[in-house]
Amino acid sequence: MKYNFDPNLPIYLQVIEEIKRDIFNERYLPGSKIPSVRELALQYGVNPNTIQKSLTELEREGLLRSERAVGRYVTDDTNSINKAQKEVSDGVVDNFIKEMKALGFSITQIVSMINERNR
Amino acid sequence: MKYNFDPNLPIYLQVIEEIKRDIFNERYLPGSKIPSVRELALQYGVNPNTIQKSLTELEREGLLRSERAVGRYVTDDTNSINKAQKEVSDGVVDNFIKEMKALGFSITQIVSMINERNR
Amino acid sequence: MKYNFDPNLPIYLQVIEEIKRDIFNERYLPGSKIPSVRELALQYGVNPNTIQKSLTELEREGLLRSERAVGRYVTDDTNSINKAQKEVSDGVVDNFIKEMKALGFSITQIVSMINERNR
Amino acid sequence: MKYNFDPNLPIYLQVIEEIKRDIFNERYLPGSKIPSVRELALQYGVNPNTIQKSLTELEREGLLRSERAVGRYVTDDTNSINKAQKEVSDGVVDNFIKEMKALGFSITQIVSMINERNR
DNA sequence: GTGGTCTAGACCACT
DNA sequence: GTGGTCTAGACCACC
Repeated sequence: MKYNFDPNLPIYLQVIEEIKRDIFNERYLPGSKIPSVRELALQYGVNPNTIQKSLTELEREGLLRSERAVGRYVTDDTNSINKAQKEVSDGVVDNFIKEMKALGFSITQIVSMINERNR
Repeated sequence: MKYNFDPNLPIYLQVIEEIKRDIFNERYLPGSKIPSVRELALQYGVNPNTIQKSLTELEREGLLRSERAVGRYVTDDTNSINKAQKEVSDGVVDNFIKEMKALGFSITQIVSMINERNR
Repeated sequence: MKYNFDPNLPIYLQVIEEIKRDIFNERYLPGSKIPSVRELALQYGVNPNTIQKSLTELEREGLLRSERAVGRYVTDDTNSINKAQKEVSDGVVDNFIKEMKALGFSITQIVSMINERNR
Repeated sequence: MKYNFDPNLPIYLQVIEEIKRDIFNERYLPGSKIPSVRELALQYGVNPNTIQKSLTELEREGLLRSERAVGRYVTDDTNSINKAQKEVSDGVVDNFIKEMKALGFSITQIVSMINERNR
């Protein structure tokens, strides 16, 4: 899996989204330890400082918790994970609908386009 | 109508999308004249050069046509308009589905979320 | 026959070239009368002033001669016509060879390209 | 090497042609780095924005590729280079033949004129 | 240092 | 007044 970052958006934000997806998708399980800053930096091909910034933000949002000199862990509060997931997906859906309406499509048309894509 | 541009994306790209929407939505009708570079610059609160760049791109995409010292017109080839609209909306839908799947949602879940939003 | 003028070049110069071609091609015969300024203006879809400017220049070059209140005539000095034709065509050829050499082609290649075009 | 631009044609177009020639002539080799926007601006005695415009166009034509904060490179796809060269030279040849025919010359005459020039 | 974007302001030819 | 071109100068993120 390669990481091609959109050069128009700050990389640290894109890393945040990536890690959130990993948590929501349970590639990182609740309560489990995530890779070190150095490892993540290698994985993403990004400066460790950038990873640092992303993780700090995720901590602030309550999805991660760090233990000094030990490592970083995904929160075991599945409730806040779900809440965060809902928040993100709601934002994505809202934004999508807004965009499609701006392009002149109705909800019905949008749904049928999505179903078509599924075939 | 105010235009709050996303500071993370080039303004000229956002103007392009805005004008495309205006064409797809038939706020600018096929074959009709669009406002001058200077007017659009005022409307969007942006430098005329920036508008120029956007319009040049739209011209290259075949959605606009310019007549020297006269003005710019929306193409009257509704076929290209529809094609362009399809291209844009397909991109938006694809991207949306990719994002939602990355967040762990199935097509069925996505559709139901959209329908909920409709109420 | 339509006249699509290159918007990047002064129209009067393009009219000059057009009329020169008509003379060299003997569509306007040596010593014959050419259409009036008004007629030419209609033919070319151009302002009479523009035609005026072109004809004055052609007079200066000795290809035309004007008789007050009568009309304009092609010179009957076929010698100067031939000389002018040679001058123009030499310029065209020189320019062409210069361009092609700048593109990395040898004379031999150029000649073969022209012969190919002839088939 | 001085650059005297034809005042009748946009500078950015002339720069495009100039750089194309440099690519076709292998003064800029496939895959190699070309001078920076600022350097080229100095070379040509032109504003960096003008160079930017030219390079953007060349990028869109697939002859150049740009890497953010690194530099611009000639494509290493020699195929596209050859295709572009053919396109340009075909245009030049076509135009030349059209002009010469308009001046009353046959292909045979044209070829002999070119061969004369070679001596 | 690099490419990329943007502003401000100017001039041109054409209508 | 219109589109088009150009300059000068600035700022940004990335390396």
